[in-house]
Amino acid sequence: MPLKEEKKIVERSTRQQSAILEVLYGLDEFRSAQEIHALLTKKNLKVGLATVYRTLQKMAEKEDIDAIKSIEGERLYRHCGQNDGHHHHLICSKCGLTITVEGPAIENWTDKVAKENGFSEVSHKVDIYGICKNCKKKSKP
Amino acid sequence: MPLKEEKKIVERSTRQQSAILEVLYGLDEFRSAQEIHALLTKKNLKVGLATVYRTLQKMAEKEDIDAIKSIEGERLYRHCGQNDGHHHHLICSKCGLTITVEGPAIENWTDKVAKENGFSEVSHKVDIYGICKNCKKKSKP
DNA sequence: CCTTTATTGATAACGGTTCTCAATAGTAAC
DNA sequence: GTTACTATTGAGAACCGTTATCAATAAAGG
Ligand SMILES: [Mn+2]
Ligand SMILES: [Mn+2]
Ligand SMILES: [Zn+2]
Ligand SMILES: [Zn+2]
Repeated sequence: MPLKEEKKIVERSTRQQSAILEVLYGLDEFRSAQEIHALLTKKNLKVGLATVYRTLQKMAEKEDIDAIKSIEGERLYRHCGQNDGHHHHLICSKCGLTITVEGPAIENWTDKVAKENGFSEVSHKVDIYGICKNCKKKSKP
Repeated sequence: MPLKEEKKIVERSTRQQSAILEVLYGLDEFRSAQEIHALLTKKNLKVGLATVYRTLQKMAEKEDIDAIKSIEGERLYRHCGQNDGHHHHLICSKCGLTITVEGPAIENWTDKVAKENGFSEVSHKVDIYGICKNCKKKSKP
């Protein structure tokens, strides 16, 4: 039995992490790491870009925030509020407005399709892109 | 009226394009541009990497082949055979085996969700990932 | 053939993301 | 408060898939 007890430190909370969370809470659309870094800078919250990348990734892993890939393949993050469970997104490709949606319909469908084909441990990611009412209006003057 | 007739050349078929198609026809899973380039090399079909990227992209635009993004964000291509219309994929994340699936269920659901929220010009991409029967068997010895 | 110009390919450039590693700063123990 | 430990940070390099460059090549049509 060693004199030194085993260490128990698991996690440390830092100024940078709170800053990133603060920005996330103020968003109602998905944003990239770089955009979030820019928003931090604008708020005079100095956080290194690498830290932003790392922190967002970690938060997404823990499912504290949501992550999606834009059409162009960029990773985007958002804190989807109230909602703690499995859900999907309806995203305006013009302004980024994001609406959280859920429905047993696709859940059932994907499960059925997977089962019919002998697949197990299935996961899916369904995000719908379109033009929101507002943006539609703007483009037709 | 000009002396020179207007040119009508739209497209030229090349050795490289046929080579790429040849490889595509031999696949039953999605492959990246780099993988396809490697397969070409293995077959002693010399095609530049840039050409592979360009050609796959062009074919995907014309919807002659299918394109998806892997979980890691890499662009993958496949010739999905017989099927010319809108469809989805059930993909084994172990071996890449890909099964083409369709169903009005999600089509209706996405349309409904979009309409309910005032979105127009909606598009969706639904790919389901899981473990196929074969790979499941292998992992349980 | 000859002309026109789409296509190719080696390579550089690009953009998002991850890695490196020394400096910084939470945390628990003293 | 001080100390010891080490998670976390940050500036920049490295990475990796992809796209842009641009001179050389080679289809298509006459
Ligand atoms: Mn779902
Ligand atoms: Mn569909
Ligand atoms: Zn919008
Ligand atoms: Zn499999």
